Amino acid sequence: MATTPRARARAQTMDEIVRIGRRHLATDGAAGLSLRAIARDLGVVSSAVYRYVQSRDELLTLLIVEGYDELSRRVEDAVAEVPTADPRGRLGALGRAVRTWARAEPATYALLFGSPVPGYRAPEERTVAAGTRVPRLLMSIVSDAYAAGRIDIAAHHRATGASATPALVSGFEEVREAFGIDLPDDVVATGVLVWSALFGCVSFEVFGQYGADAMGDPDALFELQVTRLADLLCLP
Amino acid sequence: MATTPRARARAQTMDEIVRIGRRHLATDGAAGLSLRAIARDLGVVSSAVYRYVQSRDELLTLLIVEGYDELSRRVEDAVAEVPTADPRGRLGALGRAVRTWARAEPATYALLFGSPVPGYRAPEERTVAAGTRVPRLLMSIVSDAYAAGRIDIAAHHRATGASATPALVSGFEEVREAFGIDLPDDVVATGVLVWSALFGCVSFEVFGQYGADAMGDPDALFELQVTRLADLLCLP
DNA sequence: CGGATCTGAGAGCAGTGCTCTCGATTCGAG
DNA sequence: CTCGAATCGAGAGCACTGCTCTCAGATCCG
Repeated sequence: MATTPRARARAQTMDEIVRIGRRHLATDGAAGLSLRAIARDLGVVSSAVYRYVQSRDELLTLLIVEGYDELSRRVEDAVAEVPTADPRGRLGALGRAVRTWARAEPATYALLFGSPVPGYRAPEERTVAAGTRVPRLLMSIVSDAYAAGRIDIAAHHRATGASATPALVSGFEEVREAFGIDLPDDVVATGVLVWSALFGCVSFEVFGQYGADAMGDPDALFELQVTRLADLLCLP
Repeated sequence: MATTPRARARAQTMDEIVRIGRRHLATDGAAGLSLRAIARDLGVVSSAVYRYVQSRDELLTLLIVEGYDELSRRVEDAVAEVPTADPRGRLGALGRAVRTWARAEPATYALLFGSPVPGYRAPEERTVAAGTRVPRLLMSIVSDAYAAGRIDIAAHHRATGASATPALVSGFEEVREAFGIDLPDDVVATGVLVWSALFGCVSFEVFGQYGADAMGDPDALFELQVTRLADLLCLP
C-alpha cells in the first residue's frame, strides 16, 4: 500500500510530537508536560496538536510505553552479553543497565517507577506488555539458574529456613503463569524481593533520597548492593 | 506573652490551610494541589491565602515535613513496643509500620518517596531532620544488635564474603557520623540496602507496580520480604 | 487616640487543558 | 478530471491554575 503523502506527513508529525514530548519530559518533568508548549515548539497552534494526540494523558501513555521499551531494550542487550551459565553476572548486568538508564533519563524513570501521575490511569492493555519485560527477564535469569541446579538450594534454605517462611503465599501460581517459570514459592518470593529491592536502590539514588552526597561513591555502593542481592538468591 | 486574638486567629487559619491541603493531597495528589481550591474550601478569596503561605511550594514543604513527622512517629511508636533484645522483631515492626502508613496515606507517601515534584526543590534545612528519623532508627536497630553481638557475623561474612565485597566504599564515614553509629563497612552497606529495599517493596505495592492483583496476598508477601531482609542482616 | 500593621477583596497577567467553528487543503471514488 | 468527503490548521473561547498588585477596612499597640 503506497502511503499517501498525507499519511506520511501525519506519521512524521506524530513522531515529532513524541520527540518534543520526550525533550520536555526530560527538561520539566511529567507535571510540566504541556501540549501548548509542544505546539509552540512544533510551530503550530495548540488546538492542532489535538488532531494527533487525543489528550495530555494519551501523550503520557505514549511516552510511558516508549520508556518501557527503551529501558527493556537496554537491559536485554546488557544481559545478552553475559553467558547464561553466569547468572550472577547476568543479574549484575541487569541491575547496572537499569541504573545507568535511570540516571540518564531520570524524568522518564520517574514517570515509569515514581509516583503515579494523579488522575492518570495507565491503560493496562498498552503498558503491561511493555512493563513486564524487565521483571520477566529477571525471573528468567533466576529460573535458568535454578533449572541448571546453579542455585545453592541448601544455602537458600539455610537462609530462608522453614521457620522463617511465615506463611504460604497464595497467588504465586499467577506469577508463575504470567512469567512462564516453574520455581518453588520461596525462590519466587526472593526473586520478587530482589526485583523490588533493585528498583528501591535505583529510586533512592535517582530521587535523591540519599541526600545530596551522603553516599561517597554511588557506583561502588550500587555494586555492593547488587552483589548482596545476588547473595540473597544464593547465585554462584 | 498573651497571644493576641489576631495571632490566635492566624495560627488557626494556618492550621486549617494545612489541614485542607492534606485533604486535597489525599484526594487529588500532589500535582492537583491548588491554592485556589484551598481558598475556596476556606471560604476566602485566593489572594488571601498568600498572606499565610508564601507559595504553593511553601505549602508543599509544610506537607512534606508534616508527612515525615507523622511517619516517623508511627514507626518509632511501633518499634518501641518491641524489646531491644529482639532486633528481628524491631525491624519487622519498622517495616510493617512504614507499609501500613504508606497504604493509609498513599499521596503523602508519594510526596515523600516518589518522583520529586518537578521544579520544586525541598529546602534541606527544613526536611532532612524530619526525613532522617526513620533511617536513623533502622540503623540504630542494626547498631544495637551488632553491639550486643547479636548479628551472626560468621554468617554475615559467609554471605558477603571478602571476594563478594567488590570495592571499598568511601563515604561511609559520613554515614557513620550522620547516624551516630559505629559499624563495619559491610554491615553499613547491608543496612543501607535493607533501607532501600524496604522502601522499594512498599513503593512497588503502593504505586501499583505489581500490577492490579498479580500478587495474591500482599500482606503475606510483605511479611516474607521483611523476613528475608532480616536474614540479609543475619539478625537473630 | 492615631499611626503602624495586618488582613481580605478584587482586578489583572500569563499560563494550562480542552472544545468548538470555520475556511483551506487533500484524498479518492465516480 | 471532478466533486463530495475527509482531514487539517487557525482562532476564539471556557474554565482553571499560580501569583502580584492595589485598595479599603480591621486590629494592634505605644
